[in-house]
Amino acid sequence: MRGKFSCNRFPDATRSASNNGNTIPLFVALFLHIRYHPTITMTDNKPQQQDESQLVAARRAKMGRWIDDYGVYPWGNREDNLSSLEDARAVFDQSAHDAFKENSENDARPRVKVAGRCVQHRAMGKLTFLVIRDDSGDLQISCSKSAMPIEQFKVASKLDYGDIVVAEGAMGMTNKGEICVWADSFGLACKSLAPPPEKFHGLSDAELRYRQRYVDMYTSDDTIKTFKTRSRIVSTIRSFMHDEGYVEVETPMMQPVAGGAAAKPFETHHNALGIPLFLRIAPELYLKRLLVGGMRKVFEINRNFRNEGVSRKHNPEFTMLESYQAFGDCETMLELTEEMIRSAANAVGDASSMQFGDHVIDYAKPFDRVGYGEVFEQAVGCSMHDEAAIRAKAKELGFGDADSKNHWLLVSDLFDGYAEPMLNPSRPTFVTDFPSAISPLTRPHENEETLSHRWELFVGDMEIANAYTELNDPDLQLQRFTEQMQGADDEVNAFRSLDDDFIHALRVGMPPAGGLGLGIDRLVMLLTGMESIRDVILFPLMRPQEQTDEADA
RNA sequence: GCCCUGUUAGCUCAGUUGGCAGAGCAGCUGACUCUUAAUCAGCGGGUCGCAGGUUCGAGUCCUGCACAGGGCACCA
Repeated sequence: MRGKFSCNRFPDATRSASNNGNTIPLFVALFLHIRYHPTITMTDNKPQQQDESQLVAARRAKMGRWIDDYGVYPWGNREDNLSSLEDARAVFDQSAHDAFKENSENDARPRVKVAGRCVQHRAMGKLTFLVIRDDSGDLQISCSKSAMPIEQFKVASKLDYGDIVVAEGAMGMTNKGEICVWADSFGLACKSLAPPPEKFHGLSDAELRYRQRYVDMYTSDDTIKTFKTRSRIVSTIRSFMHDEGYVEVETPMMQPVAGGAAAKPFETHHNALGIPLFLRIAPELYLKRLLVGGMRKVFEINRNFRNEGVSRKHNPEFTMLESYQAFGDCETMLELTEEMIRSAANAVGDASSMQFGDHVIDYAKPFDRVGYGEVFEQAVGCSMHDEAAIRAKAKELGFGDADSKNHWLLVSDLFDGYAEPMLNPSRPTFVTDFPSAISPLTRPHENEETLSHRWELFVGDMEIANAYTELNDPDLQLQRFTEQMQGADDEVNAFRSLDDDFIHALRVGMPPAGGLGLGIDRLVMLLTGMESIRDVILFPLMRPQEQTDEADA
């Protein structure tokens, strides 16, 4: 099979016939040919092609020459039996290489066929070295003029950065000890017409990296690594949940009532039904209905949408794991969470020491635990139950609404502003026993109704997870929702309406349960050492760029 | 929404007190059979983010706008 792919001008007839039932007629070939020479065909036509960057024009011109002079088809074809660059490197055989060095008649070196994008290119007359890259790594391709057809060598020696190639040959080594493919067959698989970034620094402009992630991915090797790690984390969590007996489900992302959290939703509209819909801010109320229906353990890993600003820790769409276990409680979910994070950390590194910013975080040791009220008192200097002291403190700290705002909302503000930052970022910490007043979906303590069976997990200055013993008393739940709606200001309230059907479901009867929400993006940040959420989301939200050629009416 | 910083060649970046727009990489032409960000010789490449203003003169100073990064606010 060696040397099978190649320099054919166009795909052969059988191949294209199998694709679409047509062979490629001459006029199509001519059409393609014309398109390859915009600078020639449009010389006297000023428009777009003329001001196309010289670099793009140079690439088009080179492609045109290859087509004319060497019969190259610049868009490639199916290739079977390709090795990943990592696998190809692994089959290198030192003894076969040594034997070949001693006597070139004796060539037992393994052969490989590989493909990748050119990221380095060094042509030295009759010898050309280039480095190609795929998602498994880099590999040098060495091309000797004497080892392959002359047209193939000419393409190799004039190759542009960014071109995608297929090469076939023996896995060997250079005199300088670089493991490489000594190609005896070399072909273009896709011409890259866009000028690439600087080959040493790559794309360092953050905006370009996010807007043109496809360039960032092949330019900076950390990018693909990060997203492969993300994939491994998610699949580890998924199989962990499956092993624990949880059933994975998908619930609506478009909801008539956006419930389960207090965030502002995105609004959309269903044309045929003529109804407004909201993108979900949480799947919670649907997942709990499944417990009502009889599922004992469920989870969903998917997107939530919250109409808020962006920051290093926030993207308007983000991925959450939510899970519910019938006959569990918040303690059940705490144990589950700790074990799950530990196994995810171990799947991608050493759980006992994961670097995140300036911190080395140990997920192997039991996580810390501290009561909400306890942290609060340490940070603020008074009990969270002491309303007068809270109001005084809030006033002292310059809160404008210190007199009017609900006591527990003040407590929550003070906690977020002063207590949360006191938590040790390098210690995963469960903050337990949140105030009931700010936990409307949570069961209160039996003997202390101001506290609830709820915890949040903080790591690296971020809230990672949130769990409760679920409130399943329908009358109390209805009361909480009602209070919540009355308490909200007009802006927030505009999006809130009571989910009557959820209350009905609770009346049908939901078993006692523990529930958990875990931010996947933030967990991935922690486990990959990325301090911006945009670096763990493939296509983070960006404002569209202004149109340059604006035709205003 | 607010504050700070940034925006100069395809990319990475310099640009002095306001006085002719610079480098490296990439590109083009040539040399080179063991390179490693190859090297050497030569050549081309600019709406200095956009729009105004001050000035004899603006990449540089001022105002507004756009986008980005960081911070704040929002996010129970």
